[in-house]
Amino acid sequence: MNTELVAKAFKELGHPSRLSIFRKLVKAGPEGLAVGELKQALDIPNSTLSHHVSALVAAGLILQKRQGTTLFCIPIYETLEGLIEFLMKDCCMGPEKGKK
Amino acid sequence: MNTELVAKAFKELGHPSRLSIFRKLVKAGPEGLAVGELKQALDIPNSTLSHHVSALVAAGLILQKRQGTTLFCIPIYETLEGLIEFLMKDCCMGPEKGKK
DNA sequence: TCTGTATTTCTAGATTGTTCGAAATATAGA
DNA sequence: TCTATATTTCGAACAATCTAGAAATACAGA
Repeated sequence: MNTELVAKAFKELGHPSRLSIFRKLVKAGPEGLAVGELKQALDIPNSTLSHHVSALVAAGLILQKRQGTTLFCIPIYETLEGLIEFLMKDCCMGPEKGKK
Repeated sequence: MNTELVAKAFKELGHPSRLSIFRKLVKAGPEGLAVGELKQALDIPNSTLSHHVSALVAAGLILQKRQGTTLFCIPIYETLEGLIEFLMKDCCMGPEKGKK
C-alpha cells in the first residue's frame, strides 16, 4: 500500500461514525453485517449511513454483497492488515518505545 | 485510546501531506526534524506546512520543541502505538487472515 | 537595537464533506 | 403485477478543510 492509498483509507476512518461502522464489521467477522443492522446499532438515518458505507467501499476498506433484499457489508481484512503494516513499517523503529 | 481520539488521529493522517510529514518524523527518530527540513523535503509553502503541522499537534501525533530559532517536530510514539493497538484489538480476529 | 533567519498567524477564496428528507431502485413473495 | 422491505441516489443547506500570500512574531548574533 502506497501513501496515497493509506491516506485515503485513514481519511475515511477519520470519522467517528465510519470508524464505528468499520470496527463493528471487523468484529462481526467475515460474514459482515447487513446495512440494516448497522443502522439499528448506530441509529443513523438511512441516507447518511449509506453515504458513509459507500465512502468505506471507495477506500477499499469494505465491500458489499447482496443476499436477497439485504445488502451485507463485509470488512476487507487485507486492507486492515495493510494499514497496520504501514504504521509499523518504518515506524516502530523508534528508540525504546513501548516503555511507558 | 477511545474511538473519538483514534478518529481524530486518523482524520489528520488521512491527508497525503500530513501522512508524509508524520512518516518522515517517525523515521527520523526521537529527535524529529525541524520545520524547515520538512519544508525542504516536501516542498510545501510555509503557511500550508505550518497548518498541517499544527493539525498533527492537535491530534496528539507530534509535539514541537524549540531550539534557538528553529522548531523541531517530534513524533509521539505512544500515539502511534495506540493507533496500531486499536486496529489490532478486536480487529485482527478475522478468520485465517494473513493468508495472501 | 538592528538584522536576518525561522516559523506562525491572518485572511480569504475555492473546494470538499456532512447531513438528511424525499424520491428512486432492487428484490422477493403473493 | 402489486406490495412490502431494504437500500441507494438526489438535492440542497450548512460547515469544515485546503491553500497560500502577506504580515506578524520569536530568537540569536553583531
